[in-house]
Amino acid sequence: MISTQALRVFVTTADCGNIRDAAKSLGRTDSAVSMKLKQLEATLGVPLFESDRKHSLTALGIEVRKLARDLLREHDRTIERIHALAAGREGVLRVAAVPSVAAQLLPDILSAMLGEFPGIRIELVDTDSASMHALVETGEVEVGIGGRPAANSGLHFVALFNEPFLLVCRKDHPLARHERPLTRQDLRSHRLISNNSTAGISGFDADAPDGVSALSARNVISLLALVRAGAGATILPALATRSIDPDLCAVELCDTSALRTVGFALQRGGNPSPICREFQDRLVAMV
Amino acid sequence: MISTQALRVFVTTADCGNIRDAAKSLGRTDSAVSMKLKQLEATLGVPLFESDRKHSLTALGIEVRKLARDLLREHDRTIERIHALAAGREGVLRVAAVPSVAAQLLPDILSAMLGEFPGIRIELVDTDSASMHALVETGEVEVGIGGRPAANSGLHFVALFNEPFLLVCRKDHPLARHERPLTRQDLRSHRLISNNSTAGISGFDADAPDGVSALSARNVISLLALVRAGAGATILPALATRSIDPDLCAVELCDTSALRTVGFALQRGGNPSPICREFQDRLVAMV
DNA sequence: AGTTAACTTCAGAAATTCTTTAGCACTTCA
DNA sequence: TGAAGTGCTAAAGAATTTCTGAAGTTAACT
Repeated sequence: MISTQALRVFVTTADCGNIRDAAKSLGRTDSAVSMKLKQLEATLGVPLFESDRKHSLTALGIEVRKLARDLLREHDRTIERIHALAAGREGVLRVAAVPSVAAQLLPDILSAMLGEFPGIRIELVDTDSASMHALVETGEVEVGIGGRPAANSGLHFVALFNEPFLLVCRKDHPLARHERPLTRQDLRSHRLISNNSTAGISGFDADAPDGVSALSARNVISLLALVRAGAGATILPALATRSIDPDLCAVELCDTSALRTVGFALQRGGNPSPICREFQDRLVAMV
Repeated sequence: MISTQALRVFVTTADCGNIRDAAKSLGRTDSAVSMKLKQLEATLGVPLFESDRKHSLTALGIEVRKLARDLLREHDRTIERIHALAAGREGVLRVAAVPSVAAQLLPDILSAMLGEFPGIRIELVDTDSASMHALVETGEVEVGIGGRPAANSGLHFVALFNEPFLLVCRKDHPLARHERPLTRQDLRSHRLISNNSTAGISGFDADAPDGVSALSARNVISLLALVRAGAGATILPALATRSIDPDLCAVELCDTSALRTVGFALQRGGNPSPICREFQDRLVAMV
C-alpha cells in the first residue's frame, strides 16, 4: 500500500534534488528517506529516479510527482480545514431566533464572531418560538433562541433571562401616563391587539368571549402600525419595545405572571459544534 | 497528526453506523477501530459521534465526514492512477519518427496499444532524423525513430533494421526498366532531385559542383509531385517507396553504402517509462 | 434481575518506521 | 595518487505505532 507520507518523502526528495536536504526538511535521517524511496519504487516495480543520485526523475517519476504533489496539497488543505472546523474557526452556524432577540441581541454577537473568525458562515432565521422549536428538532438549525419548549419535546433548554411584557400604546393613549404599573383591571376597558407573543399570557386576551381578540396581528411591523393608527394598544416583550418609534411608548405591567423566559434550545443530548458552543458562550456572557 | 487511514476508519464507521460492521469491512478488530476513533477525536478535541453507539454524528462529525469522504475518494483515485502509470496502463507516449516509419510502421503498433490500454495517450511527431534527435535530447519526446545520431550526442541508439535506398522515377523514365541494380555510373547523366534522406549518402549529390543539387525538395509529397511531373528522379529509403503512386516505380541501387540504419533513440541512461518500454518491445517484435 | 449487543480498556504481540553504524562509490582537491 | 568529502545504501536493533485477544463497562431489551 502506498502511504501518504511515502508520497510526501518522494515529492520532497524530487523537490530538493538530493536525499540529504530532503531528510533535513522532513526531520528524518538520510537512511529513513532512502528506505522509503526504495520501498516506494519496489511497490511500483519501476524506478522513479534516474540514478542513485536523486537529482533527476524518470519519465514516470515526473508524472507521479505531479499527481502526488496535487494530492498532498489537497490532503494538507483538508486536514487543515478539519482542524479549523474542530476549533470553531470555520463552519456554518445556523441559528433561529424570535424577532426581538434576532434584532436586538444577535447583531453584535454575530458580527463580532464574523470579524474574529473570517472562515465561518452564519445563517439566521427569525420566527416565532414554536417554529423555532420545530427547526431545532428537525436539525434545520443547530440552536434556537426564544421561549421555553414544552417539557415533552426532544429539546434541551437553557434559560438566559426573564423578560417582562410591556403595554405598547400611543403617547396620547389614556394609559400612556399611568403612574403605577398597570393591573388587568386598568386594561379592561381598552382594546388590545393580540399577537404571537401574548398567546402565552393567561388573561390578557380575556376581553373577547372566546379568548380571541377582535384584532390581532402576527407581524411586529404591522402590529405597531395598527397601534400607531390608533386601533388600540398591544403587549410585547420588553426587548421588542426597544426600538418602537417616538409616537409610541411602553408602559409597565404589574402582573408578575406576565414574564417570558428566553433561552436557547438545542437537540437533547446533541453535541453542539465548536462554533455553536462559541456562540452560546458569548450569548451567556452578554446576559 | 491525522492520518489518511484514521479518516478512512472514521468514514467507514460513519457509513456503517456501528463499529462492528466497520471493523469487518476494514479487516480489523473492533478494538482497533474503537481506538483509532478515540484517538482521532482526541486530536480534534471534540467528539465526532453523539454517543458511544456510533450511529449518529455530531454537527462537526457531519462536516468532517463530507471533507474526509472527498479526500479519500481523491486519494484512492490518485493512488490507482499512479499504479496505472507504473504498469503502463496509463500515461502519455511521445514519439518522434521519420515520415516513412510514422506512416508505414507505427499505425498498426500505436492503434493496437490504444486498443489494449484505453487509458493511454499518444503524441506522434514526424520529422527528419536530425530534428528527431533534438526532440529526444531536449525531452520533448521520449523516444524517436529514425537514423543513427552522431556518436558524440547524448543519445542511446538501438538499431532496428537496415534499409536500402531506392531510386524513384516515373515508369517511362529511361532507368525504370534497368536490368541490374543501378550503379553511380548509370545515374550520372540523369537529373536527381535531392531531399532530406539523401543528405547522408555520399556521392549521390555529386552532379552539382558544390554538392548541392540543382533541384531539391524537403517534403515527400512535393518531392514525388516533382518526380511525377518529369522533373527528374530521386532517391528514397525503401520504406518510403511503399506507397508511391502507380505512375512511379522504385529501382534497386547496387551501392552497398546506400543503406540507412533505422532504430530508436532514447536519452542516454534515460529510464524509459513503462508505456515507452512497451512500445519499444512491440517495435522490436515487429521487425 | 438476567441477557444480549455494542463499545471500551488494557496488556502484550506484531508490524512499521526510524536511527545508528558501517560501508561503498564517486568527486574533489592537494 | 591518495586523502577527505559527498551522497547514497545496507543491516541491526531501538522506538513508535498499530493491532489483537481477553476482560470489562454500558445501555437496551426481556
